[in-house]
Amino acid sequence: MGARVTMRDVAQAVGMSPMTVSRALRDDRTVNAKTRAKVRQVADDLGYVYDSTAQAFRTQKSGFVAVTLPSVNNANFAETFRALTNGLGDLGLQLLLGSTNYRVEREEELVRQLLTRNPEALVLTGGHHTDETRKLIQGRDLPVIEMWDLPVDPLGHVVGFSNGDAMDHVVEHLAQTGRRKLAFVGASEGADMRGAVRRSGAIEAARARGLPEVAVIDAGPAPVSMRHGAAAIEALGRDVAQYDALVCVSDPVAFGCLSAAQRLGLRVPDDLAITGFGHFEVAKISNPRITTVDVHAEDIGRQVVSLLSGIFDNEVDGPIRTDVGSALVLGETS
Amino acid sequence: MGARVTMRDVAQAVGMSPMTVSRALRDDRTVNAKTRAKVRQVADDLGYVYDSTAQAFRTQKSGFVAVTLPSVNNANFAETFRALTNGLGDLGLQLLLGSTNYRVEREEELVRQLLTRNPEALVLTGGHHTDETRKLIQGRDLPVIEMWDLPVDPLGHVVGFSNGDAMDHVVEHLAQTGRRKLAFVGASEGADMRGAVRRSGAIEAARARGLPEVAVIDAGPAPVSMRHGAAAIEALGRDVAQYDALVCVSDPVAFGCLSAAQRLGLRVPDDLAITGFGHFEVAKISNPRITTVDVHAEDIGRQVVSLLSGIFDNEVDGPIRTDVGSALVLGETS
DNA sequence: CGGTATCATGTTATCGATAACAATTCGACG
DNA sequence: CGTCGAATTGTTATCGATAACATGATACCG
Repeated sequence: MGARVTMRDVAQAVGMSPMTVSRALRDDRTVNAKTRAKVRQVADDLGYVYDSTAQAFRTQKSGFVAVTLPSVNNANFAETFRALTNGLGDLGLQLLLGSTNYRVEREEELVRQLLTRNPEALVLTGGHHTDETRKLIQGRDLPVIEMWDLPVDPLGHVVGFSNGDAMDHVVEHLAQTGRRKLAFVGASEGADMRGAVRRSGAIEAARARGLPEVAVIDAGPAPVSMRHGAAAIEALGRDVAQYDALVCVSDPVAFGCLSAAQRLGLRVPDDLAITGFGHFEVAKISNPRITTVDVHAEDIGRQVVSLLSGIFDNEVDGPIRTDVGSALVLGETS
Repeated sequence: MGARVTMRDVAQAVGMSPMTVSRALRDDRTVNAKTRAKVRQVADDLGYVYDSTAQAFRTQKSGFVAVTLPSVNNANFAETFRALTNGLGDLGLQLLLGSTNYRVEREEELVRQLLTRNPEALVLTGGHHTDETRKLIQGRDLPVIEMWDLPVDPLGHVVGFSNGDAMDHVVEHLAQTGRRKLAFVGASEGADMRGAVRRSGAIEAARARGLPEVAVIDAGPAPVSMRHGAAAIEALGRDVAQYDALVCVSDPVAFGCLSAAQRLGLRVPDDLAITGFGHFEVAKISNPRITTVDVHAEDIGRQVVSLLSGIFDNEVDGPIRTDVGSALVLGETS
């Protein structure tokens, strides 16, 4: 019950040095096969549990990859996360996750904390950070990847897509199908950067095509989801009919809008088009299916893993910039 | 660019011993306030970053709480996770997350790995584990909490609810509203334990009330989601009309069923009742709203945190068993 | 002014695994 | 039987922070 079992104890039990035990447990072939087996056996019998902390300390390699996400309560980010976990597991690395709750100040705090764990790489979501965060990272010899965005002034490597371009595809499609009076449904100003970029992307895209100015429907502070979309449309009531199309910041918001519009007796897409963002499962299953943009969330995770793999194998020179692109997925709401 | 900055370096720069630096950075009041400030200043100037690995090694306290979840790609678990992250952050603890992908063998592997990080507590989802997992945990002086379930033979503390009872509420409600021919929609046999318990819970509940035997509609291997529910109903086609009510293993599955049923031209709830499980957002927003069971996912997380807090403050004696209960939430699909 | 309580800082040893280097054993072969 | 190279095992020092103990400085008392 008392002291924990260490390699020293195992060594004593087998009658060898701790060094041999260390080697044996790591399957070092310089150790005699029979010895290896015996060490394994004894270690098991004694209930020995390897101490990664000591290893991390001695070798100065933590085996951690630190990742920040705005939230895991978002199927999109969760998909990226899953791809990361699975892929990194195969590389013998463990994920150290932190959620920023969509706030860069929280991200800063988180990065500060994560860095004390001596991660072997840092993966951040998005390209917007506080100056302090940038300072913390720069000058440090640590691979950094920004994902889910294509920042103008990246910290290191990048695996993402252009939110602006994606929005442009959406607006292009709406314009081509004869919609003119668009409204953007998203979070309030300032809070969420990704949302803000999508909003201005939609506004720009409409201007570029000579459409009337895009109205902005505020669904509340980030993160916004189904209920916020629904509430925003309920609050508008039948006034929403003044618009041709609702361009939503995400699929959950779009689904909320769709549901509220249907309850108001509006016909979608006849009276009102609705578009989402992110290619969430709900967009594929809802009735009607929601037109959306696939941002390849899982692929982003896979690409980050393969990039990291290259970095750890010293096969990467300068900063890499991977654009996974985005694709309009036509549904029945537009 | 070379060597990293350690406390020794800071100490040298301030002209004091590393011990004083250590104390100063931890805000030990035995250190003179002016000294403390100076140390802080110099540490900042040198870009010193605290090394949690060394601390964890020396003090034998990792600052980690290890958590296993079946998946984060599930709004329910994600909510629990968020509550855990936020709460543990306030306790100065960091979450070390692993996903089991709904498989106990994967859980075993994960637990083995997580234990090497010397966590201060272990939080497992569900009450079903391999024998090896139990062996790994028992005999070890480590607080263990099983959540999301009320196991018969718990490993330690428990914060959960009874899946069987919850299902009983659903069936009771359906029986009272005149439904007799029920079908359960969930994952294939064997894969997911929680789903299996819900299935047998529904079957038992129907038997107890003298209803005809519950049919089982297989939606594929776990995890099942919207698309699996939809596909299962599409495959059945209008044969689904032989049932009064679809009892679904989760809200996403229920939403998939609902959507498919509507596309088949069935009227819900007139022709067919549908119930979900978990009180996901989609159940509240869908059209019609889905009758479901609130399992208080966020509350589970909060309760786990408060339990851990008590454990670390040595205020907990024997194993604690907390039933957070579950509540039927009536929608418009039943 | 001597002595003691209080405050502030320093010294030493240590947590467990492993890199780097050293030493030993063993077999093969001339 | 001696020698040499390969195979196998051992020794020592170390990663960075900190608990436990020791010491020095300062204030305060009668």
